[in-house]
Amino acid sequence: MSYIKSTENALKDLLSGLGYDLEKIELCVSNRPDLGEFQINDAMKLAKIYHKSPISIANEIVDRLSSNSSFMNVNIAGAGFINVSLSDEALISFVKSIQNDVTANIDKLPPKKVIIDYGGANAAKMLHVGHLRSPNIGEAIKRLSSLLGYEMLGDVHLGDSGAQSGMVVREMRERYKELPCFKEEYDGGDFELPIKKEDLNDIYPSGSKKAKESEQIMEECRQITFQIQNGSIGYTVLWNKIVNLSSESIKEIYAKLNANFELWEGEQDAYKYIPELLKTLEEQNLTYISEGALVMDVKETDDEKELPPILLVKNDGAYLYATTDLATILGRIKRFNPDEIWYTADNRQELHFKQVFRAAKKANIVNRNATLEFFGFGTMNGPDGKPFKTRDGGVMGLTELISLVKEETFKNLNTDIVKEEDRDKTAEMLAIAALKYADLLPYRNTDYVFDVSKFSDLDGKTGPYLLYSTIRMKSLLNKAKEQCIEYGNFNKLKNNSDREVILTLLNLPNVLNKSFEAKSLNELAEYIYKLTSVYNKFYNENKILTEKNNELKESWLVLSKVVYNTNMLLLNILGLNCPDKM
RNA sequence: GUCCAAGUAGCUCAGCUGGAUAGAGCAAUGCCCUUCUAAGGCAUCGGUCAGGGGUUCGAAUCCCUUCUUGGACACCA
Repeated sequence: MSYIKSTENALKDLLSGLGYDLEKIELCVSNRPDLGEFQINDAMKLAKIYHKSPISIANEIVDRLSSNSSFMNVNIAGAGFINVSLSDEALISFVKSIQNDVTANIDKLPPKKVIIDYGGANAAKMLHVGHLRSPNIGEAIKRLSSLLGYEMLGDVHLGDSGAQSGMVVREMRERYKELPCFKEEYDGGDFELPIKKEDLNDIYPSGSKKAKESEQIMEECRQITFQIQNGSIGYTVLWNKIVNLSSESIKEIYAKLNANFELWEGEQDAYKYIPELLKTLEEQNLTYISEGALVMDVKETDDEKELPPILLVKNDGAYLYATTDLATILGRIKRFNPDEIWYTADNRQELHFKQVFRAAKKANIVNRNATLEFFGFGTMNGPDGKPFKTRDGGVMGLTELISLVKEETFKNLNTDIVKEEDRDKTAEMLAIAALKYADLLPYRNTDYVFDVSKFSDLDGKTGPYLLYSTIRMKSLLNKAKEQCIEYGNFNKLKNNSDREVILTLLNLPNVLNKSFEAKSLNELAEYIYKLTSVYNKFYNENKILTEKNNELKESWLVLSKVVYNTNMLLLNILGLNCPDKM
C-alpha cells in the first residue's frame, strides 16, 4: 500500500476513535503552500453530517494529530481547513519504502478481467488522422489498468466487413478480372494476390468514388457485400486475402504508435454468432420489420428522452455495425467471460454504443447490471478548428502525420551527441513521443488543436522535453556508476527543492487513481511534467556529483534514481519510448 | 426539429463528485552558463471563468435561461 493511502487510513481510524465515520478521508496536496503541504477538508463534511461546527471538529482532529511525529505545523485556517506538513523523518521513510521498487508507491485495485476495444482500423482503408487517438488512449488506459491490477485484453476489432468490402472487391474485379476467384468454376484454391500493400491506398478510394457516382455500381457493390457476408467462396477468399494484406500495414503503424493488441479480431469473427443472436432476439419478440429492415427497439418505458431503434439487417439482407457489435459481445461473453467490456472510440459513436449496450442488456446477452462502457474522445483539429487536413485540404494519413512531426524533431537533435546512424530512429521516437504526449495531455473528451511546432518543441509540456529530462537523469546515474560512486542510503534532505520532489512523488497514487476513474490520461500526463520539472529545478540548484557532503550526495542519487524509475514507469503507461541519447 | 458535448489569460489547455487568493504551457519582458546534456532553471506581465438569474456559510464547478460553436439522429462504420 502506498504511503499516502496508509496515512489516510490512519486518519480514518483516528476519526472513528473520535466517533466520526466517513467513507474516505483525503489528504490533498495543498493549494495554500504557505499554510501547509497537505490539507484535510473533511471537517466541513463531518460538520454537515454531525451538525457541529467545523472548527470544533477540526480542533478535535488537530489535538490528536499533534502527537503524531509524521506531521508538523498542524494548523486550522478559514472555515475549518486543516493544514499539515510532513516531517523530514516521514519523507525519508517514504523514500526508503520505494527506493528499490517504485511500484510500492501504487495502490492496486481488486482484480477484474476486462476486454477493451480500441483499434478502429478498417481493412483496405488507409489509416488517417482520425485513427490516431483510439490506439493512443485505448492502449494507455489498458496499460494503466493493468498496472493497477486488472487483467486486460485489448481487441483491435478490425473493420473487416461492411460496405467497403463490396467496393474493394468490385474494383479488384474491374482491374484483375482474370483472377481465379472470379471464375465460375473456382473451388477456393489458393492464388497469388496481384497487388502490394501500397496499392490499397488507391483501390478503395477509386472503388468508393465509382460507387458514389453511379447507382448501378453501388448496387453491384451492395450485392458483393451481401455475398461476402453469406459466404460466397470466390469473393470471400479474395476479400480475406486483402484483409490480411491490409492488416500487415495496419499492424506496422500501430506498432510504431506502441499499440499492441492481445486480440487481433474483426467483425468477420463475429459472423458465426449472428444466427444465434438473431434467433435469441426473435425468440424474445424483440425484433420487427420496419421499412424492409429488421430493427429492434431499445427504449425503456421510464426513458425521459427518445432513443431510436437499432437496425440489425438491411432491406437487402446485409448486416450492419450494430449487428456485428452485438454478435461480438455475445462471442466475447462466451469465450472470455470478462467482468467488463470497454470501448474507446470517437465521441460521435456515443449514440450507437448506447443503443448497442441497451440491446445487449435487453436481450440478456449480458446481465442487466453488466458493465459495458463507452469512453469517447474528441477530435484532433487543425488551426481552423476543423479535423486536421493536409495542406491541399485532403485527408492526412497517419504515416504522413508522423513524418510531418519527424521533420520537426529531426531538426532538434543534438548532432554532437547522437551518432549519424542513430539519428533517423531517434527522430522518429521523438516524433511519436511528441504526438502521443500531445494527444494524451488534454482531457479525453475534448477536441484539441494540432500544432506541429508546439508539440515537438523542447520547451514546455511536450514529449521531447520529458524525454530529454529523463535521458539527463539516466546520464547522471551512469556518470555516478562510471565514477564508482556507491549509493543506497537515503537519510538526508537539504532544501526545498529535494523536499518538493519527494512531495510530488507522494502524490503519485492519487494521480493514478484519478486517471483510472476518469479513463483519461490528462492528469497523469500533467503529473509526469510536474515531477520532471520539480526534478529539473532540484537538478539545477544542486550539483549532485560534485557535492562534498557524502551523505547528501548519496541521498540525492537515490532520489534521482527513484524519479528516473518513476518517469520510466509512467512514460511506459503513456506508450512513450525513451532513447538513450537525443 | 430532438438530443449530446463545449465556451476559463493574447494562443493551446487544466481545474467541474461545491471549498481558502482560478492554474499550467506557449508567447512577451527581465535575470542565471569556468558547472552532471543551458535542449535547462528563476522571475515579471497577463482573468467580469460567454451573458443573466437562482440554490448556500461558500459557485468556474450544481439548477434554470439566453447566446455562440462543434457533433449525433435508419439501411456507411
